Amino acid sequence: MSEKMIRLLRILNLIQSKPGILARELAERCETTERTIYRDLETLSSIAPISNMGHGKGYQFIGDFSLYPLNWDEQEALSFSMLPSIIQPVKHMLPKGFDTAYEKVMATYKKEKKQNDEILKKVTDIIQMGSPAYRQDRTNFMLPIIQAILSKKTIQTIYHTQSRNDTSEREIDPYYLVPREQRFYLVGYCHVAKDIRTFRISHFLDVRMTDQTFDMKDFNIRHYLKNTWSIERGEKKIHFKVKFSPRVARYIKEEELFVIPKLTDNPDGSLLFEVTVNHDREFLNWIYQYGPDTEILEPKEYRDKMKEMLKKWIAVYGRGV
DNA sequence: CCGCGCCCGAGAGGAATGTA
DNA sequence: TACATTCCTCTCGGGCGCGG
Repeated sequence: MSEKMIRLLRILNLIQSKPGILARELAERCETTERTIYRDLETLSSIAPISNMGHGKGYQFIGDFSLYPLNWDEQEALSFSMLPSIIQPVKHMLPKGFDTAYEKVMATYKKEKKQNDEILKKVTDIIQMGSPAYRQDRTNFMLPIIQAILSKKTIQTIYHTQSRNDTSEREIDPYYLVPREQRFYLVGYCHVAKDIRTFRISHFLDVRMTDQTFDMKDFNIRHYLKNTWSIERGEKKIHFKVKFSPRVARYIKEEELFVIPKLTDNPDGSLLFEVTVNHDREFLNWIYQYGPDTEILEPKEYRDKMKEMLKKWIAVYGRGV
């Protein structure tokens, strides 16, 4: 059984590394007969698109299938890499070809991984981010962050916390990249805070991937960002009722929002906009840009705040230059 | 030369059965 | 119940022949 498994793996590997390989050569490399190879190819044909190229041109995969047998996720790669140490005690019982077959599979895996890394590097080069005005260097930490997210590895970082003007080292399990307002944010588990936190990518001063693998457990990004207007999260549940004038109603409907509002058209063409958010600031900033074309109906508390703010605003312009 | 289907026999290993 | 024997099944190897 295991001998056959090894041979099948080896055939896949051989066809992958040498498309157009002949049955005779497959038989030699697997130390078996052509007849057995034909039988194995029959078995493989049910799970892999192998085709022969006609008289004398051997076997190869159809299309881009070549990646299929090794397209491992991190867990699979890890378990396979652990295989030699597990089977060490019974090693003498294994057939002769095992070591070379294993090495070839591992070599192919590493080659694929390298190719993936190169593609990833190109992708992160494509994502052009802005950088803070005060910083001259444009070090882009997208690559190590995306790599770490994909391979589920903890990152060792130096992060600048704007609100406390504090720079600290912290280990983070990176979960998701969240684009907001022309910026990227990283949502992940912070080992210092021992909780889920949101980090602004441009505030990282250093990011290094470690060898430590993490588990996301039952974290749900949709649930995490529920009722969050943009990125700033709060514990409150504020239900806003806002009216937009007929002039801007059309634009409001086209806004790409992260929180789904309830929209009601009024007979006069104005729009009633209802939404529940867990933090007020970002939502209010969004409202402000529409000036007199918007009116906060509820909660009354925010209606009053708005009134106070406008008084101050008028006061600024009322005293002359 | 090469691919491949068909057939048969050898050998291994497991299941079923027999025996003390 | 424990062990021995027989039977069955599966896999592999090899020969043969057809067809490209």
